Amino acid sequence: MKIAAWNVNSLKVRLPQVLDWLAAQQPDVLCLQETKLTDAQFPAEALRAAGYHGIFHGQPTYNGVAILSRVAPTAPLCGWPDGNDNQARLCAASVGSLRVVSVYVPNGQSVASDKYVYKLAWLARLRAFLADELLRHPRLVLLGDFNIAPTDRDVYDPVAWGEEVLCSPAERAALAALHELGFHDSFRHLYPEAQAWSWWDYRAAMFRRDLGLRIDLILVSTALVPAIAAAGIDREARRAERPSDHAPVWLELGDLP
DNA sequence: ATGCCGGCACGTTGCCGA
Repeated sequence: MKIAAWNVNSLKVRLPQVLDWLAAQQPDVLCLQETKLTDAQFPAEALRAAGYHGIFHGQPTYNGVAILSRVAPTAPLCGWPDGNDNQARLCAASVGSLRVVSVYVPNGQSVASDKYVYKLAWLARLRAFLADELLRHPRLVLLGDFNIAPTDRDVYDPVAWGEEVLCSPAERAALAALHELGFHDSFRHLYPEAQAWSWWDYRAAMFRRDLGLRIDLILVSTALVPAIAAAGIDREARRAERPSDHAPVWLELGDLP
């Protein structure tokens, strides 16, 4: 079972790359962030032709999340369950015995901005949602663009970044609160010491210089930890012509009893 | 120096991203 997440920074622009990646990597599930498409614009037919069902939740211009799956997903959730959903950043679905939650956590802009306050409130809301979701779905995968570098090890220059947005103590505490629910960072589980990035700024030749952050994560619930078999980040996708600024992150799960 | 790059929108510049 291979499950992946990719912030594509416009699915309209990146659809050919997504189709190529699906064909080459054959994931069972691919969660997309920043589709920047309305539901009416979502390329469901092209993805279906490639062998994938889709759950999608979008809006004009900004945000937008989706779950692509080889087997038909069930029990879809598009946006927060209470329906109060101004920004399309959350969707979920069941795939086989797994519950998959795809998130595009707000960026926060800077620690002094209203957007940062919104980000922390959004993360608190996510925690409450997940606490409830876990009651019904103990085998839960939570993945996507978290817009948080979990530790200094996930930052190319921790001194320069300091306590700026993506690295601030309050954001990391919000992520730690998810770990307290029983979520585990699958990449870190396999590679406690590794330094690897999932995002490189388009500017200042950051990819060429390999200066980035690891902010795209695949967290698994405690029940799934024994199934963690392999994980990685596909840097090759970031090398493409006209790439997203994020690389796909992926996780291979073995069979569970 | 707060821009660099890139996507988007009733576009020719401003906004947002991270």
